[in-house]
Amino acid sequence: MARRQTRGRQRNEMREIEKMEEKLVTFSKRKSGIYKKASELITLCGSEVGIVTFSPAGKPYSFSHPSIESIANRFHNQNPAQNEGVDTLVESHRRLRFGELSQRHDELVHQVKADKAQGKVLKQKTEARSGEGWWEAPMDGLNLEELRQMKARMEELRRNLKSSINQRNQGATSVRGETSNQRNP
Amino acid sequence: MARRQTRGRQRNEMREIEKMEEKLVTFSKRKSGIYKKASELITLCGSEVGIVTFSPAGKPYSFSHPSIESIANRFHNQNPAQNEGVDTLVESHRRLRFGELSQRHDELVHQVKADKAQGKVLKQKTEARSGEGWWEAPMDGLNLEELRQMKARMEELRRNLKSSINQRNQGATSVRGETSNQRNP
DNA sequence: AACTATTTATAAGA
DNA sequence: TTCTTATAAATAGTT
Repeated sequence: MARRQTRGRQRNEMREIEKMEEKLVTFSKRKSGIYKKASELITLCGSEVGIVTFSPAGKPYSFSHPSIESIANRFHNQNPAQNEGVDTLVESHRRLRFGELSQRHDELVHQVKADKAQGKVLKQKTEARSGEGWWEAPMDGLNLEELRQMKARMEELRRNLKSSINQRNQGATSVRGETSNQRNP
Repeated sequence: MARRQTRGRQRNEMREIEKMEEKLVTFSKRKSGIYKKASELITLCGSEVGIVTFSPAGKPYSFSHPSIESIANRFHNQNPAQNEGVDTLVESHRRLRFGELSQRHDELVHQVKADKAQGKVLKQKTEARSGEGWWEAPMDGLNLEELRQMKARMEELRRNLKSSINQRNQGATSVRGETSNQRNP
């Protein structure tokens, strides 16, 4: 038992990583971390969060809680005086299609999660699809409430199945094809 | 020494917080955390990140690495086939005023950071200004590279001046004046 | 992708 | 809101 398995987490000088490979690994890990944090913020606070990010390789990823409208409605009932402001925000959200896009992506994420949970692992399909353009991905079922509940359940599961969640998150949040092998023969 | 000052961080059932007050506190703390993570991702990986979020009270906050457009352009050159998707993202960014908002906000953030770094601490001014409407704040200099380097330096500083960073981040990242005084002549 | 020694984030408390 | 502190959680370097 004399030999430690790892040196543990090392302190890191906060500056740009040099090797592209390391960069991608770190990006992937940390992106997952941020998505998770965002999920938790959504669950705990009932707030809306949208994230867009580009990997060091230039690949786009996004995450967002669907439907800013639900919270807006709730808000309306409580603070009628501020309807104008909220409406503006909601409308912009719609116009932007940021909502559309990220929502679609989010659906994909959750779909993958669900499938993984069932041991179906349709990850490969997802990967193949991303080669053609990730926004082409289909929107599958699952409405807002179902998603939220699913998310909660996932979080609980996580406590018991420590390792499996990481895998799930990874497969789910990164739209795949992130390798620098942009060219695939 | 019998009496602990706090019970330390408690494990938390991942579900919506009931009391609005607690919700807001948690939202504020965790939003800061996410922004910090995003900053680190940007610094470490050189990637672009944009975040939009609405507090439980319906107030919008945003964070973004300056100019999603620059990376979008780079992206265009490499993957012309995906222009449509990227354009959509960029366009949404703009229309939703996410761009306007967050960019200007980001400028403020960095300005505050810069000033703090010089020991000038114009935080008070900033606060005063924010009372009138933070969007009135001037855009100061500092180009992209300078900002990035500054950020790295800040991270280092942080090790020594543990407490001051939080203050800085807080003051900077929360758009301030989060009261509902949305109207400002 | 899994594993842990550590560093970090944070829930409570003040 | 800000600071502190005990703990829960994220993650860098390995395997």
